[in-house]
Amino acid sequence: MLAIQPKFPDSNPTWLEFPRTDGDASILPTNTQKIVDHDGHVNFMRPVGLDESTSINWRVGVATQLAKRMNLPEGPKYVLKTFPEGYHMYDHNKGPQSAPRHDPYLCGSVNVNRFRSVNEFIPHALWLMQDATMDRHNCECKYCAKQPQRAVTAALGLPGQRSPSVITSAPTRGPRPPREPRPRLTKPYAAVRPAPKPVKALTGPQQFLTPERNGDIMYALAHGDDRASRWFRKGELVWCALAPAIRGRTAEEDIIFWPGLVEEVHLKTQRCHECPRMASAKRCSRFVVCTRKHMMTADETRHRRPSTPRQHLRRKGRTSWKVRQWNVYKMKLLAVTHNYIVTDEQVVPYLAYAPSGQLLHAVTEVFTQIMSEIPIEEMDDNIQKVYTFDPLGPEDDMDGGFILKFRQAVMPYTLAIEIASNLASYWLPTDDWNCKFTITPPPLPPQPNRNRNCRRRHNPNNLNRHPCIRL
DNA sequence: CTACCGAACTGCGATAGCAC
DNA sequence: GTGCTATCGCAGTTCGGTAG
Repeated sequence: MLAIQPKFPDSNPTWLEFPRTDGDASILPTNTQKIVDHDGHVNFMRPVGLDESTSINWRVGVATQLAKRMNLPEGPKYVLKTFPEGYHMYDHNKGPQSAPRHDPYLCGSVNVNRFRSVNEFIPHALWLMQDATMDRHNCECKYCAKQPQRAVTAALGLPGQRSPSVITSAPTRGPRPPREPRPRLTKPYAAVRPAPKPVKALTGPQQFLTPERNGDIMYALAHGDDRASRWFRKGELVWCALAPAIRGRTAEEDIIFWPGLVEEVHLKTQRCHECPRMASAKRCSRFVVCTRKHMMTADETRHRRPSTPRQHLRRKGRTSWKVRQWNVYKMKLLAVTHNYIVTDEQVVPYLAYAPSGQLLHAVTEVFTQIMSEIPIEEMDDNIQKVYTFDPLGPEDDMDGGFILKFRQAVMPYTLAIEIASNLASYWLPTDDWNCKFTITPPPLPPQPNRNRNCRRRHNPNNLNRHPCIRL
């Protein structure tokens, strides 16, 4: 203990001292003189004494949390004796001289420019207290860890609420001037409600579509190749086909689709090779995954030396493989904690499907039955079971196991449909977007008989080949 | 005594400006 | 372009005064 103790309102506090510091007094602010400019404004850093209210708030707030995290015995009132060596607290005064804005800052750290609040400083103080290596990577403060303060506060369980001021020995602000007594209202009284603040308009995306994506779509449309198109966006609400479906009493009561949100989209690419054996036997449109073995010529087969794709291309003059692409969606199934990986064929737009009347009737029936059986006090526990249900989990081996699974599915399915229907009110297929493209007509085959009347057959599939389509 | 009001206080995110 | 700093602004909380 020092011979001269810092002033503190509590009669017998337990002082905490920092065993080390990352402070350096030479970097403290120098604009500490109050200078009033020609507009009557000030802008200076007023040094705050250890016994001022702001300083005491910090010393108590930090020390309390340090004591808790360092497992010090409960009971005593812990207070920082001083800030770390080289640190000092300042009150930034800015604005009109009569009523400047006050921002308290703890300055002096060589690692952090300044701390603006108790919660900002607590993790750094803990690091100074505990980490003898002084390795900054071990510090969890927002500046060293480069995290938002909210994340730090939540991770460390710091007090989120603003604490009221402790007893002040030297208030940073003067006492409030007594208020003017309110004038007595003479009836009748008519109040005018102030106009509500205008609602802030949400800013939408600045770019509807990347040029690359636009180019891909143009190419796919022009070449009639829509297989690689991605039909669903991240975050979009869709129905996922369950494989296998959750069986009900009849086929009409099967739960075939479960609502979900597209969490991730991955483009899968596979090189496919036109199998020479298939091609020679019969012209076949099937392609198989290209392996080195498939790329062997007859000569190579004898000598067992496969050619590289480049050599193969050079020899043949053209590629004998194709690239197949498709999308894989990672779906977040609603109302349950499970994710589900599906391909394009297993996803249906939300507006393209609705559960049948029979299914909804069966679900309602079972739901009502379940709700009547569960005691109210067990409902919270039951909700936990809802989240953990796996729509793709196996049926029970026992007789009628599928009925048991259907029964387990009813509550999460009901919840999922409810969530989906709420989400659907915010659902939008796409932003307004004009799609314009030009199709180069393929060269006409030689006409065997020019005199024959050529009548164009109407093909509804060609409707979307119109050179200007608004999607 | 209680409800209400509004100023003061507090914490922290957002952002402009600057240096590199 | 990126990262840092200084500053601003907003929202939530606290607290003292007043009316009923």
